[in-house]
Amino acid sequence: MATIKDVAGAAGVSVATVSRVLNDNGYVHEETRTRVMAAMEKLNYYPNEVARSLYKRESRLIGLLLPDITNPFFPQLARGAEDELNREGYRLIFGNSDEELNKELEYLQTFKQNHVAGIIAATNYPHLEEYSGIDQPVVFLDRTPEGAPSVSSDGHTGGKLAAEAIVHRSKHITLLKGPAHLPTAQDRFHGALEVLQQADVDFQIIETASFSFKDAQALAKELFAIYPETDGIIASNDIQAAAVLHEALRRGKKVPEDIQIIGYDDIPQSELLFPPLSTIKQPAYDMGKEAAKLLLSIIKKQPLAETAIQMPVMYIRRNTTRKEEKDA
Amino acid sequence: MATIKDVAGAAGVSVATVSRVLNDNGYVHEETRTRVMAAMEKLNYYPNEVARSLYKRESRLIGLLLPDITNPFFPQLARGAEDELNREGYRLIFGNSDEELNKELEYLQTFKQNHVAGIIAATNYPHLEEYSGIDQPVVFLDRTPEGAPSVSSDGHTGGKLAAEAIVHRSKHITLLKGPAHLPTAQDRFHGALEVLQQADVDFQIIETASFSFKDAQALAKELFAIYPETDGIIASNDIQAAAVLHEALRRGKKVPEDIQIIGYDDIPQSELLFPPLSTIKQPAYDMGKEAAKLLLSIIKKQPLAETAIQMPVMYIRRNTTRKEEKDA
DNA sequence: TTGAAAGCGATACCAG
DNA sequence: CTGGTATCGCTTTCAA
Repeated sequence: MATIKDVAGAAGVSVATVSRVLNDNGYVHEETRTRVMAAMEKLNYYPNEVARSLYKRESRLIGLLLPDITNPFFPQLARGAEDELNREGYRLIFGNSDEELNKELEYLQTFKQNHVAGIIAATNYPHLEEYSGIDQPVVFLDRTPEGAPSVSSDGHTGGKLAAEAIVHRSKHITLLKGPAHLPTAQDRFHGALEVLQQADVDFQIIETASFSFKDAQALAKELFAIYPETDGIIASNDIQAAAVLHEALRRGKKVPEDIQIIGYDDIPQSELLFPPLSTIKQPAYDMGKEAAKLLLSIIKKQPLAETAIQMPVMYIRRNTTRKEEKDA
Repeated sequence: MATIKDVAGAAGVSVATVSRVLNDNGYVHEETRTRVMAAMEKLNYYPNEVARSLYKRESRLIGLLLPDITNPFFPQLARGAEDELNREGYRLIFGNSDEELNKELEYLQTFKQNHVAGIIAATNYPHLEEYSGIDQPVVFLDRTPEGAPSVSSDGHTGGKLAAEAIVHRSKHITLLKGPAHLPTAQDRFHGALEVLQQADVDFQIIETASFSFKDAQALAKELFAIYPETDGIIASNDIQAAAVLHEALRRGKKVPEDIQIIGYDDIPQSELLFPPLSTIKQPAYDMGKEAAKLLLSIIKKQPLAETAIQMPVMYIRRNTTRKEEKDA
């Protein structure tokens, strides 16, 4: 692998000059420039990023920490971030935490040791001192610790929208309360709860331990066993909604005639369920993108208008909810 | 950020000694070791990976190139690779190519410039000279160029299994031929074709341009319009199968009574369709894992038993295929 | 058992 | 406009 020295030798100039043409700064005579370029071409030279990063004490890498890329909500966040970051020549060091503290800490450590230019983290532990005592800028995704730069979506409104979507046409509503340790899930929950409490409906709450399909399946069976009269279900994410939908159909219920179901997230697969799932859309791709933009401006030390970005959510009516009649 | 020099200073030794305790090699007196360790502790020191990589001309990073993490098949590959690699302390630089040559080349370039220890690539262009003229070891995933280390699954057998799963109980089979430029899709196709040709059934082939849900939706509509008598469909992946299933149900067909459908891949969402999708499982997570293992042994220059690993596929019977009667 | 010093491959300052 | 050189933080001889 050719180094800057080789190029310098081949072009009959000093490494300083090569560096100048490489970075296009400082003066360099047109003729020597072409000579250097020719040498680079001939030697098939490309600069060693590692050496560069060492000198600059900063790499062109960004750390991206996600709970689990296997959960369909996250790939979109990742793509949004990646696409935006690439435009500025940054690349991703990527890691899944599985929401385990020690994995998260290990990745943070990796990010620091590799002197990433910045970090985007979807974490349950934004208040870790490991985050505050960090040299690199951090943008939190899907979590909004006071004062820190973050991108999230409006879970409270989302929860309300979900409840409103079915509250007028269901009599016995079941509200699935997502994992207690996830603030985002709790925002949705409280939003929905607010609407249900103000409406004149019978409703019950079921606690759910996780977002996984396995757990959701068990939960769905339990749900119908305990509350057979349920005719409206507000799930805390789409996977859960799919499991419930599944179980409802298996029991011969008609959806949305007998029972309405609304999910949350709008993962790509929701459209592909049958019937297509009505849900609350979080703009995942755009959230990733915004997080990247925000991080980029912090890296470039640009003045920021807002540092806690909240993205809007949207009710996507598909076929697991009935068309709402004009409100009385 | 403390450097090795600071530690050396604090411990009253040379950087060489610190380096020795850091890497646990060479002789170092027990007492000085503890002194050094104490200093590291006190200064909250951690080694700079960038400097290390520069000297060693190799980082602890592995390049992972995937077509699109947004496609549910790939996150599992990624996780399999990540989990295995982490066990040895390697991390991932991750990139999506979107099957675009120039994006792929850019990522390859990034991998080289960052002196990754190795590369795992799910690519359509394994024969690029950029791959052969590369210093780092490369393992191809989901593609098997002659002679190069690779991990894939047995698409031909998979295709046969798919066809066999429905051939005896459907009379008018539609075989969806996946994207022509994807060898894996073509393997499946030919496997299935072989079975159909040998069986006494009426069948037709439909070309499909992509694996995307959008395209698959259009294709599904077309399919039923052109071949309304179809009672068995072999899709070239699960997304496609889902779209077809969707359309079948929309048209009031009963699945699997009126029409059998079989997918390919066994993405996590397949189980969550209604009815749950019968499909051919590719062990994606394990494929990622095997690719990582293979790469690791190449990096460590261990002798390899086999360099082109082929993983088995499996028929997963769920509810879009009918139980097969004992063959006559 | 330890330290001094020469790299690793770039960047940037200072002279000329 | 160009070159020499210190520097980034670490690893690894080579001597002592």
